[in-house]
Amino acid sequence: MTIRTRFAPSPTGYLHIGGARTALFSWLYARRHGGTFILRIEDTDLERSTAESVNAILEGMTWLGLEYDEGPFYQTERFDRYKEVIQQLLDGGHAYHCYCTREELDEMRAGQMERKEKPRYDGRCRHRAEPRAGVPPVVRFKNPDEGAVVIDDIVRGQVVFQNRELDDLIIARSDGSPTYNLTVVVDDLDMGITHVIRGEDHLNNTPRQINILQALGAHLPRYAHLSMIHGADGAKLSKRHGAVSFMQYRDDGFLPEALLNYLVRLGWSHGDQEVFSIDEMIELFDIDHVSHSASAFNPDKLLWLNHHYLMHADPLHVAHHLRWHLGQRGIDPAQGPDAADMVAVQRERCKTLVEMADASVFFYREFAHYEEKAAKKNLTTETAPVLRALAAALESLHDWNKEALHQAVTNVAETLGVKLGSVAQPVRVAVSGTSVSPPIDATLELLGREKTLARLRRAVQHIGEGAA
RNA sequence: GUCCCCAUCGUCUAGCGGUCCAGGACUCCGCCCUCUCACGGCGGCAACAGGGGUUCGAAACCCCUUGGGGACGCCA
Repeated sequence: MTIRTRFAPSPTGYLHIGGARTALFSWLYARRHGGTFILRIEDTDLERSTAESVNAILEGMTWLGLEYDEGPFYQTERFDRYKEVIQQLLDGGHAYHCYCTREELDEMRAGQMERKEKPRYDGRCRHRAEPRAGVPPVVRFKNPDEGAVVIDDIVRGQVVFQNRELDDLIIARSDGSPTYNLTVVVDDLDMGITHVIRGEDHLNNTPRQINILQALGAHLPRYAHLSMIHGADGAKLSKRHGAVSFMQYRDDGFLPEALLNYLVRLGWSHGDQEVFSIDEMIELFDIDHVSHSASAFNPDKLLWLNHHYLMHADPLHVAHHLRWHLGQRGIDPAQGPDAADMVAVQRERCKTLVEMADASVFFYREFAHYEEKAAKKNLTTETAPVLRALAAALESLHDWNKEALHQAVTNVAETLGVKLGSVAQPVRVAVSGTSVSPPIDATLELLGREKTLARLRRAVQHIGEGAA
């Protein structure tokens, strides 16, 4: 049997952490078993579904690299099929028209709540065959009243629901449109889904869906309900916890592989291993080791992983992303050091591409001001001779490379009888405008002779002006 | 309120009856390295929710309590 999994988001919001993890696990499960991964957009709620959300989901999936083999399928394009199944259930006596008004239902619920009962439809229209004037009916599924539904969940084990806890859910609205529990069942059936991997919030829907599936005489898929992901504060993950759209992570300077690695470890483990390449995830992923308990989102660990990938990924690959961020700052990456070289010198001190881009701006563009504190300490009448001496040495430097530059800086320090830091730090401030940069030899090498000399002179002049 | 799920360091987790006075990772704190910031290296703080069982033996199995979470829509 070929495994077929699906990710079925509703486009009523953006792709968030929880959704992305569900998608990842479904994708991994399919990939792990040589199966098929399907994307289905559950847009039956016309009121709340938006094209923006659909785009955000598609864009997020692409950015993460979770490619789907089939789809995207849109439920709004399958209404004819749902109507057909609803009629089939009606004909088979598994569903009936309900003429209850919203007011009636509200009243019933209020009474049940008051009696501390579970709010549920009491099935009063099961036997009320005659239509009521002016009340367009909904269609309800006739849920069995006896017995129990036993779910053999792959992550949770056996979960039992008594049928008497369930009620006759609406499968078609009064305007004839199908509802969630019906469309899911029909689609999972028609699309041949073998494994339904989804959030735990759907566990309660599962017995209802199984009952409909059984009324249809269908073969049941396997279910795997993943625990929820909470925000760093332990509360429910919501739009208030930042990252409104998953694409925010791209904008914030994260690499997709870091997100994927973080996500896979949220609720799944393989011994003590923390770092997984995509190939390793696919090779090692198994539902046996999926956690039963909810987990909290930990931004610090994501940052650590992102830094790890910045450090260890192919600089050419990271450079591709860095260029995008430099572009966001109005910089043409072609007008300056090669981005891959920049990655090589910057990556150990940057946790995000945003930090890296910010720290790299001075290589491409003249800075307007010296950082006040740094200039006050390092650009002084005492350091001016140091800067002049280095400028002189560099003007005649034959080979503009790291080794020669290091030697030149060391020589100046020795000649003047000062420590290396007494040369490097003023030079750093002179060329970068700040007190932080890659090692001075690497900085000067990448900056180039022209910019280096110009900035050393500019700094000397700056000191002169301050003294005068 | 009713039903369902869950429960190991602050967080992510290892653990599938003895090798656990509980291991790894993030964070935090020391020390070393050092031209800045970092990287790196070494070390440290920190947990089996509580109570009953089962067993020669329980973090692991069972029950209860407590505490979290989810569901209870003509939303998905």
